[in-house]
Amino acid sequence: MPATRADALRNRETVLRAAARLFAAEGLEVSLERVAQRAGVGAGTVYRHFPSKATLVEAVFAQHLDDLVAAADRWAGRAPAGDALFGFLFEVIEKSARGKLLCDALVADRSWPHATFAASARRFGESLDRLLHHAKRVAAIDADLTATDVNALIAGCATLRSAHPSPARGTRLVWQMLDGLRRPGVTKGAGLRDGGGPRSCAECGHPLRVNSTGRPARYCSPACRQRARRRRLVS
Amino acid sequence: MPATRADALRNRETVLRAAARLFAAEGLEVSLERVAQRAGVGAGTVYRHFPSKATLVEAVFAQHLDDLVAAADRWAGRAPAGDALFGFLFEVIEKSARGKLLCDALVADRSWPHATFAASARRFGESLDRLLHHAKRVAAIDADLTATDVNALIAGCATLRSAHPSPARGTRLVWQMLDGLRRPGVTKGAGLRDGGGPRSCAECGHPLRVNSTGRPARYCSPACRQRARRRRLVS
Amino acid sequence: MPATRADALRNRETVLRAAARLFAAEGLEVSLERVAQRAGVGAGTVYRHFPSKATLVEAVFAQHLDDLVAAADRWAGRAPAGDALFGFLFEVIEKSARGKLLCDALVADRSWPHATFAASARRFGESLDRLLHHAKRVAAIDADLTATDVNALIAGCATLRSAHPSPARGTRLVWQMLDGLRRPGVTKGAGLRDGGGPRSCAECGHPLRVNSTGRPARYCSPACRQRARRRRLVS
Amino acid sequence: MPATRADALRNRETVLRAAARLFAAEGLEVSLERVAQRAGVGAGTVYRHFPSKATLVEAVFAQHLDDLVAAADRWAGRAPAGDALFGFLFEVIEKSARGKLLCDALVADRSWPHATFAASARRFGESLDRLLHHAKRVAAIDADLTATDVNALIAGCATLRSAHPSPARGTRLVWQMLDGLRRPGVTKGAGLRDGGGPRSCAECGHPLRVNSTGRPARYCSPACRQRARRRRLVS
DNA sequence: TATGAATGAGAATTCATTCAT
DNA sequence: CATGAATGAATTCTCATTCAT
Repeated sequence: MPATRADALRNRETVLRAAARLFAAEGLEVSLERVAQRAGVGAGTVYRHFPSKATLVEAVFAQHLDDLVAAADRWAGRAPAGDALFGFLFEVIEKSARGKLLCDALVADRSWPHATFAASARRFGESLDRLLHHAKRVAAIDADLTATDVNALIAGCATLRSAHPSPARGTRLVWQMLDGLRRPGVTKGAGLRDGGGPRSCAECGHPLRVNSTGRPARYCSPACRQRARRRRLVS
Repeated sequence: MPATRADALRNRETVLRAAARLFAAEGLEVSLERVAQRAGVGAGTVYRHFPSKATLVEAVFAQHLDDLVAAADRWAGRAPAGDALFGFLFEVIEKSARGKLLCDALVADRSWPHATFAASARRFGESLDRLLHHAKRVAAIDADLTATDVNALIAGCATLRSAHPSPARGTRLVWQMLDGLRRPGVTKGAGLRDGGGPRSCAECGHPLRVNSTGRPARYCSPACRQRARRRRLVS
Repeated sequence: MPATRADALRNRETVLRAAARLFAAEGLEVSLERVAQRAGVGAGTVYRHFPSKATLVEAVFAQHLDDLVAAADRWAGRAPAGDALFGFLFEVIEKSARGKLLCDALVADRSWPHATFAASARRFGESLDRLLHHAKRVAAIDADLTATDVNALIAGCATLRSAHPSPARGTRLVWQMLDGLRRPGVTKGAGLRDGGGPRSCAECGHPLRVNSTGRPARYCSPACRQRARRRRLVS
Repeated sequence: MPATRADALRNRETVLRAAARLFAAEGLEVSLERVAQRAGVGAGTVYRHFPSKATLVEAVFAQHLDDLVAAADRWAGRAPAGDALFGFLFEVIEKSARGKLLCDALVADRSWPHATFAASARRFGESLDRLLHHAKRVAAIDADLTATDVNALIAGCATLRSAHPSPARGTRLVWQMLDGLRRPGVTKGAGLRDGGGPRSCAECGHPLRVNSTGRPARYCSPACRQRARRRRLVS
């Protein structure tokens, strides 16, 4: 088991990566022949690792969810809890928007009977629940917002993001949408937009790093500052 | 030839309807054989009217856009202008969410070179622009919201709507998202939610019919009233 | 329905014949591509008429059984009843031995759930039962011989027949085997072998036509007479 | 090299046994991967011992023939010679019927060019010839029955045996068939069935052990006695 | 003109065989 | 030497498109 496994595992990873890229770029209907070609292996090798196309799709979805779980854990410790949740949501959306088919991974919970995927989906659900729980404790969001809601929201925002021809503008709209979730009197009022100075980029809405000294930043990056300037000149 | 043309037109319509239903229900990959069967005609007849599958898909998309244009014209006259826009958006989203593939019609502007579709897409864009223009005049939405933005928004909201297992809850979330578009101090404050009594269903957010007499309605339907009551009892 | 059907039916027959020949000659594992080539049609055409390979195999089996039913009906009227049965068995065996896979058609009764085959198998069973019934009435065979027994016997004799490198010798052995079925005191004793002159070919065992006048024939054909002569010369 | 050879030989045997079982149970089309799995070795090991699938099939066939040769030698000494032949035939048929593909081993003489198989086939032919020779000397069978005939007979009877849904009934029919081979006036009359008490089971036809004392047995086993009783009660 | 049969390129999948570890 | 991963040709089946009736 230890000897050849290194090789095989490397191959498995290669195939998985190739499949993820092709699925994201061209949809689930790409032929496995092309996946194999892109991965630089024979068709049989793909089937050795993934006994059917459904298995491969499942593995790609599971991999995506696992990435998201890792992201959730990274955000989990941050404070305030509301910002942790929204930062996580934003990252999920950006990652899922790359290939809109990956949203299906979030939505299709029940219909996937396979073990690998189910485990990943469960883990993702738990991570999300934890973030939601904390956000509710600080009243950053409505108490009745469920993980199911958030899954649908992510799918919707990812679609919006990828449907918009301008990535920056799409991102901006996504933030505006997500703002609709915040508890009116609490986070939204005091938080990212209105009072106390903006804590999110005025151009793309991305959360800003808070500097304790100096003048608070208005934009998350020079790129956004430039874009805003162009916009002002045009109008 | 006028005699046969009536026949042929009827056939064309039949095929188009069958295709629209099947595409919405099962996706664009249904075979033309099944479309023909569902329409009750032979495969050859489908090809007589739509020389390729792409043409048929295009026609279905165009038809969908034309329906939306009709809806836009229906809402165009309503006042206030903000409500007209949001009512229209809601209708579009609901219609597009039935078969999520129809969102593609809104998004795929550039890649469809065919004349029929392009014309429908242009008409849809014009109708949307008109509604946006009026809404901006009464400051219901930000001045920098473009038709492109709205197209992406519709796609996103339709996805959210169809991704949520509960239609009512999905609709609710969509309204919450759309609210994020309203100009803070203006429509949102005075309009659908806070002061002056609700003009949208307190449960699902759907716009309410305004009755000039009697006590203003809180819910759009008995179903929503019941749902709200259940929610109160639970909490 | 009447117009194109002639063509399609002809094609169906062509495919069926080609499949029957190839299956008999090379076994069930011939590819459908080759069947199509042999029939002179495209692969898709085979699938239009027989939606899966199993269906095609079934159709070939059913066709074989139907041929056998026709043979049974031809023999049914003959007298004496014992000769009718044995003549039929001989014909079945000869026909089934051409491609030994066709024996499976007789044996696989229960495992084939498809309607076409089941109907043919039932018809074959009924024809066989009728012949058995009459043969038992004249005590040509044991009363406890069932149709199931006979099916297995046919399969066995057909295998024997096709396994023997010499067709004539194989046929001879088959007759010897079948003779084992005859009721000792009745048909066998008085009939084909010992007393009263042979009623079956002394070389290959095939039943002889009975001529009411002239010297009774010893061989069924000049070929057999010649073979017997050669055998005498050798020994 | 003697050290490793023991290992290798054991592996060869393991693979051969696994292949024999799988071929008998599921046919020659089982994949070599499954053979390897069943044998508990890697696919490469199978190929080390049997350079191609045909070689493996040949080895299984040869092994089967060698088993039969051993059986023939066991029967060879028995008297009377006729019973030795028929006892041997019965054993061969039972063994070959377990997996009907093994009959092919008997029939496919000419088409197998490989040395191993050819040697086994020759040995089998010689053993069979010896039994036939002795049986002819006591006039138990016709003088013109050849080894080729017997090969075909075995194949036929094995097919009959395995084609019959009831093993007992199939065995019975096989004995009835084999009886057709006996020289009328000699063995059959005096031998297994009619005079002097039966020397074969009255139910299944299996040869009975001859006890020099006590009442001669009518059935080969309690199972057959019970079956016969049931049959009597029914009729 | 409508029909539905025919076509054949391509997709998923299997498996005998080879080869790197 | 054993292992089991890699290979790729072959097989079953589908479907967009064409064409005879």
